[in-house]
Amino acid sequence: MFALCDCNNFFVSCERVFRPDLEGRPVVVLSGNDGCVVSRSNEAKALGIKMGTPLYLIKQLVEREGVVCFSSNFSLYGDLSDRVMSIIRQHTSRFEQYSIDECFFSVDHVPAKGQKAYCEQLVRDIRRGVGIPVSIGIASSKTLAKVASKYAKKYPGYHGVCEIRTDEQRVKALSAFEIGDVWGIGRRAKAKLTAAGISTALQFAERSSVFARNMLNKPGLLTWQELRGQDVIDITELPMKQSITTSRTFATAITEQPLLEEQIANFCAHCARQLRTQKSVAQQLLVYAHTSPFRTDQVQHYLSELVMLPVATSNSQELISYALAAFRRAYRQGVLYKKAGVVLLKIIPEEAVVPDLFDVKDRDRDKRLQRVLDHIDDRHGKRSVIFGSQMTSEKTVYKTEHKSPLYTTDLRDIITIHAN
DNA sequence: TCTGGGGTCCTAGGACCC
DNA sequence: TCTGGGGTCCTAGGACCC
Repeated sequence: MFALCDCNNFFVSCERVFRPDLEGRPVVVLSGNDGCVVSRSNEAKALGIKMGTPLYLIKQLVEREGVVCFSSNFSLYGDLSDRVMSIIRQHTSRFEQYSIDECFFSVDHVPAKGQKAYCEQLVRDIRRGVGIPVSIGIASSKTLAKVASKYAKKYPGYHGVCEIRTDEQRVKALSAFEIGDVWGIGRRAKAKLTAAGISTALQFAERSSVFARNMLNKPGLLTWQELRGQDVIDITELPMKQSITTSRTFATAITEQPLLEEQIANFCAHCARQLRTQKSVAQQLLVYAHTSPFRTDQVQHYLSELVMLPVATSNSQELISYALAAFRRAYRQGVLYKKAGVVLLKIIPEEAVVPDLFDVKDRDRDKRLQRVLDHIDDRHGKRSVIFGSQMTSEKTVYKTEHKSPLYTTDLRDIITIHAN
């Protein structure tokens, strides 16, 4: 049997840990530049605020109802996520973290009859130890465990844990479950199934495997099997990321080349640091930038340059220089660039690098320098040392007006909180 | 005026091989 | 007039996830 643990309204719950006065009030967390709603408290959901809604569209509602807004604070969410995960990891086996707020784990080391009580204790431990409310679903497949966790979240009577153990329970749960809410069924699949007269998970599960395959291909067939109780989806985490991206939307569009280059250099350095953390190197690099797709009144432009690196590398300085050279080839004067990003691709382990016979770089020396720079950043904080290309201006291009303090990770903030 | 960021997997089609 | 069959590899784009 699988258990799925899902943190309720995770980002909002993180903010509330340090602001208990916001319990019972409508709260939302916003995306970058305070653009869209990405997490909502139950009270905010009850006001009809939808996931992904741009803030400017609900401004009046927010003011009228006193909705509390937060800019996203990922170092806080990441830290609290680590604490939740470590509690679960402590006394379970086959633990697989699926996202910042979700994990699967096996409960087979507990007798079947005691599994629900065991998970209820886990819910209480996490609430008391970290302050985050969670819901747990138990079932024989991951997709069914997700269904169960949604019931656990929806009905307080479950005390945070719901199990789908018998076939009667499965049929009952799926008959009241909307097909579009099933894990793996997105917008397109939902539209197709609706057109075929299917509106609940049970209706889909009771069609033939051929129907599922023809309608939704391989992923759809897997979901169909999972809804029937078979465990066929493997989500074991990849040992290494296969691609690493850093991208940002700017508060207002940028046209100046130097300012854009500064952003590209920073994206590059950020990607490269992650690459080194997982002890890997990239063989390809992609730089892109484009105009706002929402401004249909403006001429759209999308630039992207793919660079094949002669020798696979994770060196910030080297990656920055290739990225900037590529960007300069593609940059067009006068274009209103609203978003830009860097992607590292074809990632392989450090040991697998094939040296170039005609390489002129002293890679050993570069590596030692990079190690020293990383060490300084670790000791003294991010961006303690940066390359000149990362800071050619003092301009701010992002907007975060509602950011909470770094309660758990920044010493200055921690001191301030204790002083208050 | 104002609309996020970071991933994975699958498939179809083209290039290429014998 | 008639022009095969089978395989691999790569890539771009779509769909999905949180």
